[in-house]
Amino acid sequence: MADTEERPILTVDVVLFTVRGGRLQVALQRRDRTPFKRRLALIGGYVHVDEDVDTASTAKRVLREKAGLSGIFLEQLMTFSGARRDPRGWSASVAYYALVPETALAPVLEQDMVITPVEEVASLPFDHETIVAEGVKRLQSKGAYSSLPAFLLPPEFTMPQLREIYETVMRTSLNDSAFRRKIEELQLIEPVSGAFSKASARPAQLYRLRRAVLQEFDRKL
Amino acid sequence: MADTEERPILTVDVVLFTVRGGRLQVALQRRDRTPFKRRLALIGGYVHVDEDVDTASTAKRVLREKAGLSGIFLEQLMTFSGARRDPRGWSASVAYYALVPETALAPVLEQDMVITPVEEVASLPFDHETIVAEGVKRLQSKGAYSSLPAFLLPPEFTMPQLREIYETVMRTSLNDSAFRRKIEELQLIEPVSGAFSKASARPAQLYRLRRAVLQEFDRKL
DNA sequence: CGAATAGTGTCTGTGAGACAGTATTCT
DNA sequence: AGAATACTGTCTCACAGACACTATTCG
Repeated sequence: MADTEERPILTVDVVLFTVRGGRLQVALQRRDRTPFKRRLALIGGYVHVDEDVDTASTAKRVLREKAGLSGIFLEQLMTFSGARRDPRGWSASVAYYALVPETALAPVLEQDMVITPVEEVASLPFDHETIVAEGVKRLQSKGAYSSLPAFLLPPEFTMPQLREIYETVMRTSLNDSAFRRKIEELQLIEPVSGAFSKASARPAQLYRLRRAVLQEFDRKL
Repeated sequence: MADTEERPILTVDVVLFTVRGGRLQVALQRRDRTPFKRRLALIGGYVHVDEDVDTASTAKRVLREKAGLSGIFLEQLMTFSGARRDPRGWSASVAYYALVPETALAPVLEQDMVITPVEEVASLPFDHETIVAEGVKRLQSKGAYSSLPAFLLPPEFTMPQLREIYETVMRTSLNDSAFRRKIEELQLIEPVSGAFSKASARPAQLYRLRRAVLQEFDRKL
């Protein structure tokens, strides 16, 4: 092969999800460099071979440096690649998705970051719209069979809040008593003894996840 | 950044699955080049930016050139990356998995290719054992909720064959009448009129997939 | 007290597993 | 006829949805 054939560009992009006002939303950021400078796009960046041990590290670094976030749920989505997706040349982007509770996102919201409902995401550069769409698909299909949606909530939450976040992610309404029954049987959460939320008419028991990692189950919620 | 920092290496590796003798097996190939020359490893290769439009094309090309296979089921698994996984330097490998019926694999089996039961895969170079393990995990979890296992069968197959392939992939035994009922309700397959397999005591109706693409469902088989 | 939301108890229908029983072919 | 495998019918149990009912707080 000719020496003129360069290696492809390798980047990482993160679809950062949150739920606000009962709607699933994505964080977008104005690009600070060319190409597509000043356009809204996914949070992302180049892999730095000298400081990132793998692409997950790149994703964490980018979330920290560009969004001021750390310690949030992060998982690989898939890789998007091609000769045409980036004007700079043949490129591959390893996409990740991250979940953050609105309460944790609000303090770090800077002027260059925008939170948009997933249905309203439009005119993103590269193939970022495809990446968002795939992220939403993954979130929905995995959400029904795992504790994934719980990572969109603060560490302590009520049953109705948990049900609502599942409803938002899965785009359905869930039967309340059946939901409680299933959550109970799965032993996903534990009550925080003596802690109640007074956000609504009747105080609600606060719960927390029993395990901080993603739990998958074989029944649908 | 110093000019000495090169771009990462980008490769594609394919976990090629088949079922033979009631066991899930993986195709491995002796490497024809350094590093790990002559060692058994996954079928893979560099992304060729001048001829591959994306990494899926790379996977198809590699399957064609190195295994003589085309037109088989292929799907992206995930990307494995890191500074240490390849002695040549920081690298990322976009892994795919492919499914091929034993009948289609047999004719192209060359001397440098080996079919090994997944439980016996050992001492592979790079992180190829991890990749195989992830492929198996994906096959199992996706197999229970989709027509995926059917792509391990030839185009025409009997009900018992279909059940057996699901049992092999899912590592369980399935209730025969319940399986037929569910398959019937899902309208996944259609009988080939007048075609029967005479491989067993009583001839069995031959079926084919109604759609050539992967179907996902929300019930477990 | 009534509104609002949290939480519980019970009925019913659906669907899956179990398994008996029938069908078809071969030796 | 009997073995072997394909295929069907039916019973029962578990689970999920529906929904009525109770509990707790606030205005």
